[in-house]
Amino acid sequence: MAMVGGGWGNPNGGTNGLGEKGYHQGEDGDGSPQAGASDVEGGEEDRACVVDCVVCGDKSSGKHYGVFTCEGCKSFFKRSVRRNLNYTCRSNRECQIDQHHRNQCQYCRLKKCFRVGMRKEVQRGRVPPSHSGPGGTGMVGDFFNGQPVSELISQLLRAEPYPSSRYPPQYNQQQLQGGSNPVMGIDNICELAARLLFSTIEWARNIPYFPDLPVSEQVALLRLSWSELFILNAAQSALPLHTAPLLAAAGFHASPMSAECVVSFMDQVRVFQDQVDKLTRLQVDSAEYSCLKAIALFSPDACGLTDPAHVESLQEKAQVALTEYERMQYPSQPQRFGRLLLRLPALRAVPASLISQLFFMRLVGKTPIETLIRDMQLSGSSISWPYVPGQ
Amino acid sequence: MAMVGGGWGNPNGGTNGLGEKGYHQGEDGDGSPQAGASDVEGGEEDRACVVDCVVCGDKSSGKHYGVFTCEGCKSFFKRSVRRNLNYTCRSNRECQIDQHHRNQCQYCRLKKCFRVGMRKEVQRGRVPPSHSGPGGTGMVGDFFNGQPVSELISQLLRAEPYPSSRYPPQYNQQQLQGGSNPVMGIDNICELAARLLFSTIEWARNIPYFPDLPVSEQVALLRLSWSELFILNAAQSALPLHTAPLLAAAGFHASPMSAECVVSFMDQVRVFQDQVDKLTRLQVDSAEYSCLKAIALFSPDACGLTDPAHVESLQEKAQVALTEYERMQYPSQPQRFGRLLLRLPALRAVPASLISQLFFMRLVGKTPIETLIRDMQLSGSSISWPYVPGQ
DNA sequence: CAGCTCTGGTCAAAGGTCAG
DNA sequence: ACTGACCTTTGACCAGAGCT
Repeated sequence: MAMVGGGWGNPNGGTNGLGEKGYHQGEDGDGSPQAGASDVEGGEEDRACVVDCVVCGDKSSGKHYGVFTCEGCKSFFKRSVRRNLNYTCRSNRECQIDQHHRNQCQYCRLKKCFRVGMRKEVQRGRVPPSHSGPGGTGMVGDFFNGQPVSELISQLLRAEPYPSSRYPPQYNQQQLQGGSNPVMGIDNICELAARLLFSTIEWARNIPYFPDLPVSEQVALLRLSWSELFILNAAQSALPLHTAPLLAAAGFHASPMSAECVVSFMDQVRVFQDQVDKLTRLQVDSAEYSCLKAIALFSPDACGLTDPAHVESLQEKAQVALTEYERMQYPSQPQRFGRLLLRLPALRAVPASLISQLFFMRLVGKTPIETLIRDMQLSGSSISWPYVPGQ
Repeated sequence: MAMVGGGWGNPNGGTNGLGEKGYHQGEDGDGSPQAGASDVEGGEEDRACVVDCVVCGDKSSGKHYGVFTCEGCKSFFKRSVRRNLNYTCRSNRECQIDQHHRNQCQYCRLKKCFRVGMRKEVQRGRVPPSHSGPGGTGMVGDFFNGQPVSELISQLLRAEPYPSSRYPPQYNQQQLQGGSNPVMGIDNICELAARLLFSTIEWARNIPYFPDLPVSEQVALLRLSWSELFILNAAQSALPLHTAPLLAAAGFHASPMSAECVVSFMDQVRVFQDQVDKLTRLQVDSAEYSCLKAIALFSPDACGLTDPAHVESLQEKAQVALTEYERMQYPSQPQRFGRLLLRLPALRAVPASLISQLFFMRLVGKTPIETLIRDMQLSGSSISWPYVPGQ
């Protein structure tokens, strides 16, 4: 446990105060002549000659993402780019951005960030001071206007529901403990699973190309791939899985099985968990999950497709985007792309009926899961709990 | 003008512009900056012997704490050791450390630092250049398995039975005519199929690594993959497939089915044919078929494996060999590798029972196909026709 | 002393947190 | 649920020690 805290478990809690970075910056920086500034800097608070934030005019705290900005614009830009957010302007995309109005319109604020030259090039550590300024074609040799991933991937990521909307964070904590501490009731798990399934459908409705397909095609694709998508989502969002056997046990209560049947059932549960474990161990990142899900969804092998070739071309787009992404992000793991794709046969081999029985039996009872999916797909709004199938 | 200087006490204040980061240390301690810039610009002086950072693969800036590392890993190691920091891994302590992801997990980064031989023993001053560091150098060659990839492929190809040994050439002719000319009797087709299955087993017994596995593992692998291998072989050797419906019809004769059952059966037959068609249309070459078969065979998802990790490493060899091959042979089709791998989920989705019913019902009757396979595997010689299962 | 390698140190700018 | 003040960590670059 220790710190938990956050991304970077801070080892010694409150390092602050810990001398470390001694003062000393001050001692007249020899070198550069015009450094004369430094001696001026006797330590008076008001640094008169500070450059203001080029986005909003607030006091800047130094260069961030290539230009002088304030802490606010820095954080705003970071969040927007990192989560691939896209905003809309309620006005005519000409909102003035200044210190007092910067929060009125996210669209125009982000637009201005880009216009003044903010770039998300990941630049850890100190940056060479010689950098060319703002508007100045920084173009640190990168190709993209804004983002380092392909357009398709960023669209896929944007369709991804924000994790916390899936289920409350404390569930994640539990998972980390790995305990056999079944604080979460079975109903909760089932509801979680339902939410996960729903967010899967929602995701599909929001990714490129899918909504443009005829509904019959959409249904055909989801019918084949929903369970694969569910497993991918379960792994991605760390669905508390130690509870799966629990569920199974609960299932047994509801409808007694022969001993033989129980054994085979538990075997299948293990298969499911194995798949999730393997994905976890691969440390698949969000972009990769998105591509894998798109690849699984756009399967030209689905039954009843009227135009499999088109679906295949969509699958190929996702596949190519992933190839590209791997080359950029994991250049030292040339085998990673293959590893990822080779998870898919195994996913398809997990019977959908198992998933359905494990997580959705209590929810839908005897209603075929396909009906549930179609309902979700058509309704477009969250299902109510408990679920009553539409006529 | 003004610029900077102030608030953030930038020692070399406004050097920007001319300072121009000298690449690499030293040159021109203070002297004329622009001179430095110019010679840097020459840039040619790159020592051929530059070694990459053995921790993360980034460019190294020389030896640090005993091994070649980049500035980042050097600083990270220094801080960690100096302040005696303890990190924790939020995953399973197997995080990949590369240039892009080295900041993802401090625990695993530090672990790798130690593993490659970084030591905090201070090493002042210059060290004789010829001297090789402790534990370190070389040997860190990550996943570049010793043998050249093409070697694996050529071994796989060598294991491939000579096509004509499968079945007489005139059968191929037929297939090419595409006619509805059923010169080939059902018994012939079944015999062909049996021969194909046998050659599949034979192939497995001859490829690298497989024979070295314990027999129980061999059985487990073949039990999962035999039908996938069969389909791949059927496509590769152009088994006359227009006759499959014929066979199905024959099957109906033997044991009458309900109309509903017939429909679903024919559906599955179509699935099988679709798969073969798709492979045919991809124009997979022999090397690719070999790799695909090896990948399908070495599936770490097989049930009952005692050492899935080892099987996975074998699968990975095949996968990497195929990647390599594609890059060399089909450089203009960067999407081809993904296309090929994405045939595998569909193959796994074709029920083995279908293949068994289609092609082997007449051969083995009620004997489980697994028994047939094990017999083939153990006997090592062609089965007799008609087949009588060994007790 | 020149020239080299490796060490420790510096600090702008990246990252993260969490009341408000 | 976003914002941004405040904090920690990173890593490119520098000065300097010690060897040849």
